[in-house]
Amino acid sequence: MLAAVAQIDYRPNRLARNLRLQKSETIGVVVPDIENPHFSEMVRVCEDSAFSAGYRVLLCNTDETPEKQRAYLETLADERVLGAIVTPADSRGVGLESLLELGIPIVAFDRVIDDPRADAVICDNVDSTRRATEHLIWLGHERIALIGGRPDVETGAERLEGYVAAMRAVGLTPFSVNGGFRTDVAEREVQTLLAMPTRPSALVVANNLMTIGALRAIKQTGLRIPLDLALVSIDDPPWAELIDPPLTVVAQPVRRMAETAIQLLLQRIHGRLGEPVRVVLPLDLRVRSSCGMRLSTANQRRG
Amino acid sequence: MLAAVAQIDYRPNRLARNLRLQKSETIGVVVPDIENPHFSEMVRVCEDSAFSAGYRVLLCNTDETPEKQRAYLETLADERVLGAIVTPADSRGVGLESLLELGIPIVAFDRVIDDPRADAVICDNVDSTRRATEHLIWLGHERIALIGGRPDVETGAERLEGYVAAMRAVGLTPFSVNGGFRTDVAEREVQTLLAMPTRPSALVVANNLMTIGALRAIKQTGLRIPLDLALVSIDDPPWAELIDPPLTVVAQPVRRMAETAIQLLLQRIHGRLGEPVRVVLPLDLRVRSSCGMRLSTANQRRG
DNA sequence: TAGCTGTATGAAATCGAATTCTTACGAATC
DNA sequence: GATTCGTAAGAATTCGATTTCATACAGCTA
Repeated sequence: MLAAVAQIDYRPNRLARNLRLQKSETIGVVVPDIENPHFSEMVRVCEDSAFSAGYRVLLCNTDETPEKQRAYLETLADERVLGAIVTPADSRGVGLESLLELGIPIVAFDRVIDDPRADAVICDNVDSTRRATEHLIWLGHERIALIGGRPDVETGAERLEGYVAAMRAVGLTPFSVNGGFRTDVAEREVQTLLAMPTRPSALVVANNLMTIGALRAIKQTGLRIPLDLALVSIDDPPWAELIDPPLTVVAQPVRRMAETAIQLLLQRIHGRLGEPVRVVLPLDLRVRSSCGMRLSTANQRRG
Repeated sequence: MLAAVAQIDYRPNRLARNLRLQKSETIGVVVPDIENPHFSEMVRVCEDSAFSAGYRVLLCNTDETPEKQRAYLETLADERVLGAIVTPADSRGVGLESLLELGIPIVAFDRVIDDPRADAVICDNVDSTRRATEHLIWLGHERIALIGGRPDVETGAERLEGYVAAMRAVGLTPFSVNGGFRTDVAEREVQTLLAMPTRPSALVVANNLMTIGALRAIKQTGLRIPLDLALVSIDDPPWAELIDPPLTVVAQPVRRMAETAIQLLLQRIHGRLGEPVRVVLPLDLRVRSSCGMRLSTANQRRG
């Protein structure tokens, strides 16, 4: 009998199976922007583990808009996915209920979700900009500006917070602009910033997309890094060490974060795991050359 | 009646619908590597159009392996997707039959498929390296090496062909290595290449991933671009103009290619369109600074 | 009013695998 | 030999939207 089945290479109809079981062996991956290397790496890792586990990946790109997020989350609920990994586009987590109500497990990535039922894998965003800023302060900089992300999403708010904390801690006045986590916006903001009479001597840029924008703007002004302007970027894309000078960055362990997230999800799907967990992974300051040497001792603030 | 439906916010069970209709409103996107900016941009465009059309995207990453490709294509067939856009990992298009037999439309992206039923959107790969090589020849280079892709896939073979053609056309001896379209392989190959007694004076690198590898290797040797070594890359990732010197590249119109592909697919799904089409889009040589000035007239080959 | 067309409403069949329910038969026990 | 237990094979039900089929009723004409 089984032999006969094998011979006529019978393929069970997955659509019928899905209906009967009220589930599809699919996991949803919801990200703001798949073109951002941060997320394409994350998606890559998820896809790999999902494939190994015999599942498929439904890719959901929210463009950072709550509407698209809601639409996608409802779709995932309709499709009865086994679970979802989501980087929420808004702080409230619009649309998450649709999944939660059906008992579909969710793992938050990068940004936490305001729901006790969801797991989360994040890194210490406050610490990221704090360390970047402290590094610049240690090098002797005082006019340090932050090119921040959207302050209405957690990552943006926390990175702002870390920067402000580091500045205040040594009595410096924080000055930040909102680059919206976008290349084009950051480019414009940095243009105006560098045109100011007392332009900053150092920039902390809150993600890799905005770093591209900042570098473009800097290139236009003719300022040299690190001679005229120091720069620290959050995120360590592949090209960060190839450009001249190689960028000093605070790297997030994206691969480990993604691996953790997908493993958590798979375990939840299989019913293991009890209380929801929140995993916080450590950041890594990688000093390369975009901040130059320590400024003269006269300007130094602390040793 | 409709009002009542609206009130109790009834959501039809999509799984039942799928079974009855023997289709799921999903399109498959099959790429070798979502981390490659070339493909993440492509996927982004597909996702966008699919979402607008009310469809979902099933992401399939083949890692350039025919086995994974076959597995994914069979999965797509099982899921009864409406259509698929695929960049085949092998020249034969392993697994494509599963979809074709079911009458599911396929659009080939980047590389053509050996089946008269599939549409294709490509650019002239032979021309890409030919133009890159001709540019270097025009600048006076003679020892030009190609860091090629996998010669067993179409893109790789054609880019090799274009390079060889350009070299032969002016009586130069082609010399190419196989970088496998991968960063790490290209890095190793370029390391050994530059350690050779008569190292090349110029490099044509067949995609952006290998360019990263090449740049790393070059950086290690301490050679300066373009003074000691000229470089032209196929592909124009966002960072190409940010590095120092900004890279001279032959850009593929990825966005337009992807838009064309997804529009073709959507039209096929809706039954419009007759004979399969093959769209070939033009390339764009973007001269920046990684090839330097024209060498002295003594070395020039033609004006 | 009988006969016809057309819409409308409700009942029934369909999609195909998974699951539950029946029935049957063999083995074991008394 | 009769009863019981266990397994097994087979039939029937389920999932829920879609589609088909059948019946019914209203409106119209002869």
